[in-house]
Amino acid sequence: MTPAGGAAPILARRTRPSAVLTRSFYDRPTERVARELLGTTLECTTADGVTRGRIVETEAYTGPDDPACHAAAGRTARNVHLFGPPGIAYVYFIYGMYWCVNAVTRERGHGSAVLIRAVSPVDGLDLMHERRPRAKRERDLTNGPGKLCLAMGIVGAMNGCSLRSGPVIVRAGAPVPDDDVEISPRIGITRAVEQPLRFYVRDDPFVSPTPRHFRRTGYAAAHTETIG
DNA sequence: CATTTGATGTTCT
DNA sequence: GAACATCAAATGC
Repeated sequence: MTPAGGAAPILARRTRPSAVLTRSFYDRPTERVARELLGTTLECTTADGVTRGRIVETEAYTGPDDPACHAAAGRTARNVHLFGPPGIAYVYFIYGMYWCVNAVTRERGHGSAVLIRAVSPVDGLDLMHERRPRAKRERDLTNGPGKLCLAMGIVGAMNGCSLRSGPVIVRAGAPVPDDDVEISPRIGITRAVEQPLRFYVRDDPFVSPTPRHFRRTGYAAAHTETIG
């Protein structure tokens, strides 16, 4: 017996794993996967419950030839799962305090991934507020890579786990049309600072603060060859 | 809203 | 020792 207003509404939101994780994942450019992850649902299950959010901001870290990618330093104890098979989580600890979560792309051994930088909360809002008691505004819950991991309970123990089977799962969502996607340089890095590898949903309040000097580029405008 | 600064600790040089 | 894919608080608009 499920009481009205119980777990049923949460379960009803579950969908299949995102097709982004099941299509030709091995040789697709990481920046393309980053763009396609916009609109999908990030889910995390812990002993405290389930949280879900719509991915609204990502960054591509393309591999050993990308100076800003952790793979550029070669394989280390910290980044082993970055070199794992596509479709697993690469979770790392940064600035002594925060976790960040990536979706690994490309073939095993390549070392590329998509950083999830922001989500728009969908389920488990009460739990997110409990975990982030200092968030004053709603958007402060999840408008950054460290914040969303705190709100959703994503931690280093989840490093290397499959994004199809959990505890962190990427599920299908309504695709974001090209006209609603913008591109900018990546945030908070000191190498390869000009590369247009950050993707986000235009005007979404949960996108992390964007420096004014990051000139925004429409995804559709940047791919005019597809328009003709 | 923009800018500045301190916190915190692991990783790598 | 320095760097680090960050955040929150404090300050000045």
